[in-house]
Amino acid sequence: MTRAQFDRDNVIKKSIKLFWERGFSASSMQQVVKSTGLKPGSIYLAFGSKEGLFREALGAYAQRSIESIREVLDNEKSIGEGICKILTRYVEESTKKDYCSCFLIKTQLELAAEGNELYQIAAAKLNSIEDLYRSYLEREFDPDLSRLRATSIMLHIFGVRVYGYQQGSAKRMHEGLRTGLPWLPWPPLD
Amino acid sequence: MTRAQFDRDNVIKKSIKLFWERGFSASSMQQVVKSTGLKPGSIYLAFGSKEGLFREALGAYAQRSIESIREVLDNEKSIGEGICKILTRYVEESTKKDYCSCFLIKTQLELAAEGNELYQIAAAKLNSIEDLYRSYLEREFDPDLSRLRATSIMLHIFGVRVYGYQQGSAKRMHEGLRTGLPWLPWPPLD
DNA sequence: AATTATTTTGAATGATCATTCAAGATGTGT
DNA sequence: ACACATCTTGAATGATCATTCAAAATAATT
Repeated sequence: MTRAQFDRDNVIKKSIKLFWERGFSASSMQQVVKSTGLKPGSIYLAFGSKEGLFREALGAYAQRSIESIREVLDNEKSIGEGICKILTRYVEESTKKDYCSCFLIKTQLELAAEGNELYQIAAAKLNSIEDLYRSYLEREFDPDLSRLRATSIMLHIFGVRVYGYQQGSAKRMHEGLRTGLPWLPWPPLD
Repeated sequence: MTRAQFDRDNVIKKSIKLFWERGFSASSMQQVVKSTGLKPGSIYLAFGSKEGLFREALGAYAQRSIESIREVLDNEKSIGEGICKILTRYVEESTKKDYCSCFLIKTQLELAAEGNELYQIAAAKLNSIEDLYRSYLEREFDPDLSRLRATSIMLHIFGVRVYGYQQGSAKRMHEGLRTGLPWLPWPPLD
């Protein structure tokens, strides 16, 4: 180690924001240079390519997401209540002005056709999130039911991540989630 | 009218395929030229821009989708059975080798951040599809329940369109749909 | 047949793309 | 203080991008 390198965490944070918002193809390295403050040479020395930087950003996002799920599920009174909290949070996120769905989902949809490695990563991470829900559910339900319900949860999460773009959709989503996941301990809607 | 123009329908069909698979940003006009057989000048005279061509392709796709939904719902014995058939078809589509979700959803996710007009179109069309389901449901259920169930259906459609990328997901989706939409007259799973 | 209107052609344009690399700067080891 | 390893710089590179337009071709009209 020679000189204090650039703040890698911050660069990844900025890259997540850019790539998440605009996607892989529509984000230019020029924009990366601008938003991270790094010069092209530094980026390429550190990450190898645009794809390399994207991969690291995507990985960091996935880790952050998984940790955030664990954090909620570990601290709520029951798994069901934790899941309600997470889903409710996702609905609320969608009401924000700069809402942009889920980075993993967007990457999967954008890059699936090219059989891109980044698509494989996104798909694998989403799969591991389903596994996470399943393993938590197994603390309260039998394995078969847990697997089934984990799938149903994922269908609803994906649904919310897309439906969230519809204007004024929050209220309908809250109701729709209660309709499709009636076995969860939902707090009453006011 | 002077000379018989190029086959517009066929050009749109080819453009739908390209844009649907690869998205707006990752599709180049060079690829459009190659896949449609048209030269740049003809494309620009007829559609004005890449965005113009994309808009027409997206519109044609949306119309086709809506017609296909109507066709099923009009011919099945009940609305519920029609919806089951449509959802089952979406699951089966996802098992095809060149599966690429839904053109409207992909467009919405790709172009939302830029506030692009194409995003507005995609969002509006998806909204009109929900309205279509709601209006059909109102033939069999009261308005409030119809609205609620239309939302729940859309959540599941969006879910299926994303979840479909997961390997071996068809079976789980069939089960997950029955879990989340238990009020539909599902045929038994074998 | 001649004229006019429209469509097609495809090379050319300038912008922007991801990436490179020689030169300079900064830190560590001696 | 000197040498060495590493990092940063940013202009340059060649490829590819969307788009244009003058010229040629084709059809309708006179």
